[in-house]
Amino acid sequence: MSHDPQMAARVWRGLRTLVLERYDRRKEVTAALDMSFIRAKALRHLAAAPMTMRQLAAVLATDAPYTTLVVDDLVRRGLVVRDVHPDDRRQKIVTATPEGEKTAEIAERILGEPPPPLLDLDPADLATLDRILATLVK
Amino acid sequence: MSHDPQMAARVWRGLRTLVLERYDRRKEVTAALDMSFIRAKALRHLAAAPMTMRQLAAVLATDAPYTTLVVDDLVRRGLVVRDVHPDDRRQKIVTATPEGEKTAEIAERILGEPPPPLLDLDPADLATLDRILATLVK
DNA sequence: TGAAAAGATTGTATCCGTACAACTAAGGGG
DNA sequence: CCCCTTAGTTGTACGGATACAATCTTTTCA
Repeated sequence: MSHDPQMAARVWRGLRTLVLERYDRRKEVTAALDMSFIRAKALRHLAAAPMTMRQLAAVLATDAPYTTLVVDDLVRRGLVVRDVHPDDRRQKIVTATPEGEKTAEIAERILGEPPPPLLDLDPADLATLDRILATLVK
Repeated sequence: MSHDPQMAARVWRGLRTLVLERYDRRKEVTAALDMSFIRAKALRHLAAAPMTMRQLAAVLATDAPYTTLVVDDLVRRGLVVRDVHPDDRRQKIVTATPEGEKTAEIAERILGEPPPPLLDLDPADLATLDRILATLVK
């Protein structure tokens, strides 16, 4: 069976509409945490796993100098701490504090809350979506 | 049958990963059009349908003054024109020029290109996705 | 007709983010 | 040991975006 390129395009458009237009919670997060979205993103990643500055810069897709500013701000807020890497004194390991973990969780809850139509979806369809998505994001 | 909230959350996370992390083409668009993403977004909407400044501001989720700057820039590039509304001389109708339509189409092609895993998807699953998405974005 | 409201523009201030240059400290290899 | 590389920081400059005040024209309506 061959593909219907129009169908693939329509599906992609639907996915983008859902995520980017209908249920984009960025502003909610910045309002709830009172920080820019990139700071919240940094905090979420750091809460998931401690990281060096270099790794964090890669995750944020920004350069090292700006990463320093972001982490400076998070440290000032008491949400993360910077420690020297035990095996390489050049590197700093950034770790979320308990307070930082709590804050990151607030962001996760806002961003991760499934939109109403997804919650109202027919359970069989939801399971199907789950299966298909597993292959798509694999 | 009752819902599995974990499944809904997992599906939502998958959707976000796909659209926001794996196949975000914003930078491609800004590079191809040599303009900020919000300008490209304005141009795409204007190419789809002429609009007043007020309507465009709403679409862009920005305020009227900044919308003026964005449209000024698009006019300067010859991609849109501003005309007085025939029924209300206070309003301006912004319309894409033929050149603007061509440029918008480039952006649409970049953003609308379905990601590889979607093109490689089993046709039956693609059709299922199409059906489910139609209910989700309805 | 005169006051109030709406649409758009101009101007200003500020923050966010990107990009670079320059520098310090530490590690690695000849 | 010296040179080169790497990690991180500091500083600067600039464009992008948000927010707000003020102004002008046009429309609406009492």
